[in-house]
Amino acid sequence: MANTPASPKPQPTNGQRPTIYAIAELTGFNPSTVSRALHKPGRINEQTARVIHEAAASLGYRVNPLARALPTGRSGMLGLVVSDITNPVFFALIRGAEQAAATSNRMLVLAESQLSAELELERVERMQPAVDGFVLVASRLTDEQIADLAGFKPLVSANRLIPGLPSVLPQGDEGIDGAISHLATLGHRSVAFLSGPQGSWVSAVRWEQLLMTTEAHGMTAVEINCGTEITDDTVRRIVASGVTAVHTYNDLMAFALLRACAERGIAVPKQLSIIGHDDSYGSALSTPGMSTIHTPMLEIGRDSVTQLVALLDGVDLPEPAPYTTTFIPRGTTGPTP
Amino acid sequence: MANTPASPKPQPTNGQRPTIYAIAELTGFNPSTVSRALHKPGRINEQTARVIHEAAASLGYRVNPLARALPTGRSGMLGLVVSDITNPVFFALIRGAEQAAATSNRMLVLAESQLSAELELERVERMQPAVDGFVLVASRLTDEQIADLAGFKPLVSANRLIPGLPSVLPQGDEGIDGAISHLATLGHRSVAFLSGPQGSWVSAVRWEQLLMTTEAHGMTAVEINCGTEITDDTVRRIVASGVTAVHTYNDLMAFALLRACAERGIAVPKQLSIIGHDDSYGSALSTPGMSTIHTPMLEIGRDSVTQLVALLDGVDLPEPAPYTTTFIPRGTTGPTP
DNA sequence: TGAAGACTGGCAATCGGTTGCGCCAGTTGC
DNA sequence: GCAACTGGCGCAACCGATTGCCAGTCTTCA
Repeated sequence: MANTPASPKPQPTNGQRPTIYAIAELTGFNPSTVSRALHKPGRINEQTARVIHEAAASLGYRVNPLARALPTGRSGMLGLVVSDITNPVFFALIRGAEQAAATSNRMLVLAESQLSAELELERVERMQPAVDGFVLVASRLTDEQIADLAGFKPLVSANRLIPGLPSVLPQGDEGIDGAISHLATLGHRSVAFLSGPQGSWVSAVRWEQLLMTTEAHGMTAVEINCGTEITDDTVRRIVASGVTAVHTYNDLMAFALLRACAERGIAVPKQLSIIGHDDSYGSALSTPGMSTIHTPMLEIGRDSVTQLVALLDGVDLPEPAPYTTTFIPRGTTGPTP
Repeated sequence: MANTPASPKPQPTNGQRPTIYAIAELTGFNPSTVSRALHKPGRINEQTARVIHEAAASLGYRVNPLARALPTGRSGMLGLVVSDITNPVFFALIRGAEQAAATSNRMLVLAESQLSAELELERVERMQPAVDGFVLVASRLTDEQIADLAGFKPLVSANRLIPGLPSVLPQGDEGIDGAISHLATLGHRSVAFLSGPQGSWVSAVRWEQLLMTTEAHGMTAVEINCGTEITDDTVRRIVASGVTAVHTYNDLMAFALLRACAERGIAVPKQLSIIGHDDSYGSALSTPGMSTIHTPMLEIGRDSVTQLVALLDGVDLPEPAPYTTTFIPRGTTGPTP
């Protein structure tokens, strides 16, 4: 695009949005009447309301959510705090959340905690007075910290179970079950779990599930903690463990492992089978395609916000369908060597 | 995760954040003094300020951005409107924008226009009173509509050039130049351009660049308009055109084309070379790896917000380094049949 | 005919900060 | 010893909407 560069001109911030006072002046009614005509259907005489609506339209009036927020305590904004925007897992979640927010006519405020509990708390506290409630995705905070926060504003936890708080997360072990059965069928007897970041609740849960499932299948399982980085040492430990299959905390790590194997001449799936987690964007595109456990992130994002809105509106929501995970076999799993 | 389901409890919305009035009462100073002590360094006696700061800390005070926004007209929120959150191109951009927003201590309000100009206008107008300014990414609106919007609040356009407005977008044709040179070296003499959505500014620019570059290389070029969908008809038209290489509007379409070719037994790159655009997330993962033109989306997202903030703060920013695109050869380009 | 309601619409307080202006005390200058 | 100045802080208006309360008018029903 061979075009002119960015041009930071002084820019005209002149135009001012009209207020209800402008409409009041124009129509001769009191601002309170204008407010009611615009937002309390039936409260004001039909004809008066029409006049006011027309004036509002002609002036291009938009209600100022900030001004409204002061007396009502409702800003119409919802906070969404994710730990890491880079991670493609969250793309679907964010999209679902945005959809639900738009549906309920609210705005979505996005914040990233960059995988740090401290930063997460800071970001949440900062946005707290501005939003009506929020969704914490895979929070790094302690249960107590979260409970404290929930005392101020409604809060929904996505992808993590917080006792006593609405939590939207995958249930059941269909996914891991499918994965392990699949491995068993292919002759595997031993699996390693590459665990995720230190202190990750989800990682702990996934390891626990893997442990239980492998036990049920009479397979052995080891946890290898590499803190999301795939280093020489990680590969060495995998090889040393003698496992024939690796299940990773998420797809990102599975991709990294796939690459590391390619670099070191380890054939996948001939010599080692790899199973990722989440079926996040791109997992069908790799070579070979990533066998992974699908997690319905879009639905989780959508329903987290829907739950939050229901909470705010005092509406009772039907119990949402459980979010089941499913194993999706692709190219990174094969028979044992 | 075999755990208890979501539990929509009545949730305690009791706790209230303290206000400057609480601090005023606690310390015996006037609220105005508290306000100044907290936000006008030097304006208040040092010792008084310390007392107030301590009281604020002990009470867990957080300034309410909404209340502050009313008299000052500054909410500390920045709007980001993208056309399609699904599109991986924007992942990097959103991330960059969030980073820059966090750096300048502001919050990011995210909205999706779902590829509709009408919806885009609606979303922008709704969020306008709440934000200090915004970034429109690859806007579908007309130049006039955008100019109108810019009259109310500062606005930065990302990935689209709007005359008279700060626009952050890739410049130069290094990318397309590299791609065409690459094709020429491989013996290609004809290229098709699979154009993007109707009315897309970016698509038009990319086609124009392709045209100019192929002319310079003495190659032929045709535009095939398929409206982002790759159908039987699309493939038929590509084959009928007799081209040996296809450049697509973006990577998403390139992936779709790759898949369509695989389904129809067209070998890539043996029979047809494909070049995507943007080097968006996942383009290195496909089979074969996608040859594409890298666009520095993270930097564009980051700098769009930085520009906006500079505009708001009245700061003069040094001209940012141009955002050059680069051709990245991977597996989907090869010698002519 | 009169009283009790329904309808309408205005008044004014309120939300939580910000800020122009002015007062008071203490300091400085001559 | 008095005027001028300055630093520190309080007073009160203001941002734009919402809403409880009240008053006036019109219905309705006994």
